[in-house]
Amino acid sequence: MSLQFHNQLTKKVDPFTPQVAGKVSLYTCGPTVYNYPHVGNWSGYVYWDTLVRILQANNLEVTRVMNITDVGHLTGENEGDADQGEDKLQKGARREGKTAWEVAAFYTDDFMKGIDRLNLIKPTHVTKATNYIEEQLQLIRTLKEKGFTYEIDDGIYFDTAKFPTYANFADLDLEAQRAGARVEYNPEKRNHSDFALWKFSPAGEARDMEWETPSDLIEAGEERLGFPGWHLECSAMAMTLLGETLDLHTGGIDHIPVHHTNEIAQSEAATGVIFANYWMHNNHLKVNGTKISKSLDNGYTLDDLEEKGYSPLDFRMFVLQSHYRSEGNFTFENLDGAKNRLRNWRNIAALRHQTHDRLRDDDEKSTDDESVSLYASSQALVEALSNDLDTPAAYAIIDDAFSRIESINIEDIHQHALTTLLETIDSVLGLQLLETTKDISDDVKRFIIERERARENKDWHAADHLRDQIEKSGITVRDTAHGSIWEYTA
RNA sequence: GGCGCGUUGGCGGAGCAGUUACGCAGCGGUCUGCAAAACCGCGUAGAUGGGUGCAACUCCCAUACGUGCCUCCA
Repeated sequence: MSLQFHNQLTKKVDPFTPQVAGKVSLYTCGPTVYNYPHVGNWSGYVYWDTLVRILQANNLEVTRVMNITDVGHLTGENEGDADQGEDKLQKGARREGKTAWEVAAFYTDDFMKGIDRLNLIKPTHVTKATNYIEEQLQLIRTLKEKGFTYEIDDGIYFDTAKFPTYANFADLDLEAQRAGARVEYNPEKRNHSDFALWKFSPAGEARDMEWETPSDLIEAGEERLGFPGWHLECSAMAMTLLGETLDLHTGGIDHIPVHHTNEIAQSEAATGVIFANYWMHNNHLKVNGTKISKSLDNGYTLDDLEEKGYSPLDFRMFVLQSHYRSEGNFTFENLDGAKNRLRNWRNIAALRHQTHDRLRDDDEKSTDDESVSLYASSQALVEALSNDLDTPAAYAIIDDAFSRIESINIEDIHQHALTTLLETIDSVLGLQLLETTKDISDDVKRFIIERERARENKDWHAADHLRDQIEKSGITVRDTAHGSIWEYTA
């Protein structure tokens, strides 16, 4: 089996080869911690978690860094957006009557809880931008020494004209952009696409987060407080922890033209080597067919979903139903479909509890057709995901395997093959099929056996009474030609 | 205003130039103590108009609608 991924550098699906055999360095752009993440934010993290899982399933040791943007960045100086001209964290702090530090700490904590709720594997390093200010300043220093920077009134900027391949990553038409721009840009900037590496604190504005600008970075005689530009932190933290060249860098599709383009420019200008060999981007999730935006109030959070009766795993099931590069659409009707599909999968997973004395565990039977095909499904699942994270194909493989299990006699299911398949699904898709399908209590099992006995005696009254008892435990029994099977009641 | 992208059955969602994707929901039948499940079957999918091809949902062009970026954004 071989891994291949769509790479923004080449704009096509390429075979994936890490720099060092058996190891992968991975950087994922993390959240700005000024608010609760919404379903669109989380969908990206679900995809990248699945990426980590499939890398690991291919026996690769993954070292992953995810940043926490816990420092405010001034957004553009222009009109058109209510958030314009104000630092999100400072704004959040004012809204909540706290300091920016407290706001960042609160939402960082919430984000980390969300990672657990969605069963996302914790990155090797979760790094806060404010813990890497020195590294960011050092990167500016390197860029200044190499002549890529200039200072204007409000900050230190990167001169994109000095990085000739700037437009390549996103296929930018810089001339057209400038000509078609609807908003004015800072006229002091040398080029429209130049971006701030370091911003000076505006005079008279009280900020919770600011640092002294080292004197060697600014013109002689100045003394200015400032804070890092947004793009800088990712480059500084990625290279500090993973080295100058990463294997893989992931993020949202919106990052291609600005954030990632700028990361590449500043990193490669500083080091002279390629910053990341593969770049993967998740498409955005819409809600009810439109963009998620504050004004529409459609950015549902995990709490919103739980209040409506959907678990984070229902949502995870929903996300992976569509390919990471296609645009998803979130509606509660769609979430219902995913929830039902997951419920059905769990009922298959529960079969392993009710078959152990009847299952074909003996070696001589482990090579029969059904068990072999289940082992093949485990293999096919990993191969589908290795092919550019093809989660829809993976789901189809699982459905196919499960419908075969449903259609054969329970005695003919090979327990080890089924358990192996479930373990594989859990390890690569993180759906916790095993964990969420615990065995039932001995009491309920006894009721089921008594009920089977009553049925043999055609004592339908007793049988129906026992079924009521069983249903009180959230279990439904159904009778097949080969005995009773229990399921979790929907 | 400039530059992109998308449009598949009730709802999601894939692949593919010619044989069932898959799921959720629905309908009919078989089976069955009841119930449920399972199994079998059903519903004239491919925005619209052209073009290329022996053949197009699949390639090309146009139109409509939707949507995104150009400003912070997963």
